[in-house]
Amino acid sequence: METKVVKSSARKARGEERTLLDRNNWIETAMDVLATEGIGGLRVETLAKTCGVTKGSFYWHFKDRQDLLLAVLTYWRDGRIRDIEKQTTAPAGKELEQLYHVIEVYGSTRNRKGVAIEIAVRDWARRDPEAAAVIESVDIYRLDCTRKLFRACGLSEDEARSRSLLLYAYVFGQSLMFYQHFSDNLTELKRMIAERIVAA
Amino acid sequence: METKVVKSSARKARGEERTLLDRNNWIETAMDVLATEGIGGLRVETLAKTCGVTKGSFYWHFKDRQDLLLAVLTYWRDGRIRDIEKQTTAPAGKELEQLYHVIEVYGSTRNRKGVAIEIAVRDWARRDPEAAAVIESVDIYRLDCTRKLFRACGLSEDEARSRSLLLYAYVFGQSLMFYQHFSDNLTELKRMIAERIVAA
DNA sequence: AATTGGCCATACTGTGTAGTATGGATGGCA
DNA sequence: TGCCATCCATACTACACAGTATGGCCAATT
Repeated sequence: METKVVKSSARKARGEERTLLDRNNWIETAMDVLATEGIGGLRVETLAKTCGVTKGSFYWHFKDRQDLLLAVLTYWRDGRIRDIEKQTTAPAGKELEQLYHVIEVYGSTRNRKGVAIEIAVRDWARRDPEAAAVIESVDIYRLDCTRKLFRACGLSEDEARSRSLLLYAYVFGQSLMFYQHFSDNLTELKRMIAERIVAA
Repeated sequence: METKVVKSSARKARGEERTLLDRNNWIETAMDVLATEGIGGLRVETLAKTCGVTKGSFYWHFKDRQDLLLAVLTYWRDGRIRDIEKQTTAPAGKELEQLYHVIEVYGSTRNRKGVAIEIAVRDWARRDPEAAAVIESVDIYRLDCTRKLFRACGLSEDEARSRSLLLYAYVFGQSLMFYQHFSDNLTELKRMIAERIVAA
């Protein structure tokens, strides 16, 4: 999976290296742009500039802009599935702590990029049925994983489902709001909320 | 607040009426576009076409595009403040029902436009500090209104604050997710969630 | 009837962007 | 060494859009 490195005569004179790109390189750069600029900022030429090449390269790897967007979408989906799998697997008896962990992961500031992408992707899906379908599959998977955790904690099927939906709706909605000055002790606030969501 | 009606010779021939627009007409049309297309779809020329005029009219009423956007923002804020005021005022003893009502209003499908605008405005605010400031003022106001309701229900200050944040984060996050096929009885699910948020 | 001010149309410039066509550079391989 | 496939640059077209300049239409006023 290593990227080939090559030198053109012009760049060689300046001592620069020119990395040959594949679809994956493009997609990963696109993910960064998606996080900071949203789907609207994902432009072919600007992305090429970010990659250090021109769009001649882009149209070699992708049929058109839509081709990139769909690739970004499935890349995102695959990464999410893997991450959800990881975040919602708990040894027997540790399911409760795992649920707290899930809330904490999304609420934390160290996951800003991931949260930004979540929002960007959903904004995108409001006007693209293909994106909506992908997101639905991810959300259903997500909800089902935490549902199982709640079940393992002893909750009924309906309770587990409702808590699961509440959990994710909260973490996403919380990242959507501007409440920095609502309380001088937000940490304690969030702790109470998490408890309300997972505790019996 | 009535809009003047005028006839040009060309339109008169076709029997069409030409309504003279003011800033408010532009802003209200812009709100519709914002709900369906998001901030990115709010273009001067397309908006003018929707209004049935050309952009010559637009630049009479607005300095530039940013002028419109800020006007849309304050229009939205004022409307929100009025609506929040209305939705969170309850006669003594009815505070609990009022809280259920707030959740139901945002979760319902009949409020799709309002919810769409909420999301669009927040997507906008991620890249515009002015928008972020306005939204923060609205959110703080919102959170404080429901906080008072929770207080009236007998909750402690911290509890009231955490429930308040949980409530709004849930309703916004819920509108962000795609969970239509997570359960065959979503109504019951939402009822349980609402209970979890407001009940003691 | 003539003038004025409010509202809008038309025509223009400049920029950013998607997509295409084509050729050039590079490295592997016969 | 020469050829070929891969990967990218350059140069173009076409279009959407922001913003400006200017003139025209209409209503009200005098």
